[in-house]
Amino acid sequence: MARGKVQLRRIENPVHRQVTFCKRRAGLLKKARELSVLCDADIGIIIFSAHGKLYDLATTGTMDGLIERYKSASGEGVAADGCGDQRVDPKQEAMVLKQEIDLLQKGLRYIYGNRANEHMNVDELNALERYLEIWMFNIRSAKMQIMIQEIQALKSKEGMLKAANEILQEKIVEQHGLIDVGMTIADQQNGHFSTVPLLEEITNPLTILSGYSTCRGSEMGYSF
Amino acid sequence: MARGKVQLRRIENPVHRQVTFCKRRAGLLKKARELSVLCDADIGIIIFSAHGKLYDLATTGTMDGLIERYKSASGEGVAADGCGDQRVDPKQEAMVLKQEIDLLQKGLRYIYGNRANEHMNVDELNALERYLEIWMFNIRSAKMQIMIQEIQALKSKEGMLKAANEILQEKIVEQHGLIDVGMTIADQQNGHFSTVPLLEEITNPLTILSGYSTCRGSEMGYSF
DNA sequence: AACTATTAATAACT
DNA sequence: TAGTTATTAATAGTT
Repeated sequence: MARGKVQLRRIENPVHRQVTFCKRRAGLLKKARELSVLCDADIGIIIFSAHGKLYDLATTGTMDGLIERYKSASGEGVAADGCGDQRVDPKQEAMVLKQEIDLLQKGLRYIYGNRANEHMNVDELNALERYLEIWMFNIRSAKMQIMIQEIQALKSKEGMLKAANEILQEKIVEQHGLIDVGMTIADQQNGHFSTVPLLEEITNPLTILSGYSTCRGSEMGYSF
Repeated sequence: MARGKVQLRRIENPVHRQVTFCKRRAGLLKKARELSVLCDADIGIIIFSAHGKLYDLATTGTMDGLIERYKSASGEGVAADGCGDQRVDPKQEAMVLKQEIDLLQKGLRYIYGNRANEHMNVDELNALERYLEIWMFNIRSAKMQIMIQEIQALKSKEGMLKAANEILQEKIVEQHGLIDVGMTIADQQNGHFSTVPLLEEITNPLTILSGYSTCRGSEMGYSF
């Protein structure tokens, strides 16, 4: 493609060969990424240099995920023997599942890719994504901490007041004998709010979602 | 490379996309073969079309052979760093991932009423995005509501206890004159927790972010 | 599928 | 090792 037609045979000069390897390898990976984006394809490339060094690319998820997908895809066409195959390697299954998640998210990722893609390369986009993840995580954690603090402060205050209550009551009983207004009020409250779940039960489960959302939260008012 | 610069984004026109996929796929494989011959490299390529059809190339031996080689080569790199690696039970990981997929798929089914989500165009994806926003919004709101309820229940309880406290104190003063243990305890608490922000102040501001997070919330513990 | 006008890749050179 | 340039190769839009 330049200054002389290239012969399709091994380049004998080691220096030339090395330089060409670097350049064409970069070109190949670039082409693969382009094909992936342009045509919505998932591509994995494995390259071993003449000296055995590994270079790879996976445009979706991980190379392992693509390999699993490859095995199941190429296996189906050939394997008619797999009828009795009940064992499922959990590690392998995890790969497949990861791949599925990648696919589910791909559609969403695409939306965000449109704008940013034009001015940012893959590494930059990945870095940005990381930053946004961490940013969001920190802010949500901070918010959560504040609320947990408030709840615990209130619980603590409640405990103190109850203690104070008991002390006062003891004083009264000690001095007179039969008045217990405080306990009556407190018990009414306990019964009324027993339907509120424990905090521990709601802190974690929703994590799984932590997927995507736009930056247009402002349109919705708030989206805690 | 021809009649107009190409934009690095998914080709919307399905016909164009398909044609480009065929052409560029052929080009990519050709480039790979050339690199392999010119520079004595071993290359494996796996391509999944948007519809899931597999295309592959192995310039040396079989793809399985290259995959094995890849696993041992990439495995070595990991093994060195895997010393401090905390064991992750793949079976457990698979369960977590499965849960994540279930939730994602459940949401999709919930939104699209069991309709196949095979080929979604931009409009559909946008709609899905909106729904996901609302979906997350609802879940987070629900979570928020539960916490708000608990906080308000505790505040209410606090009010009740304070009232009870006062009543008890009045009783004591009424009956004896100078004992005020209850107020002392309550005031200590008020001073101590005055740094906790009001709930109203933290409900809204963080909304704007509602940005990204990975599905690997499990790695981060939780991501409220 | 075949044809070009163009762009993209890159071999040789610096 | 990285940048420049003359050429070839790839391919987008068209027929």
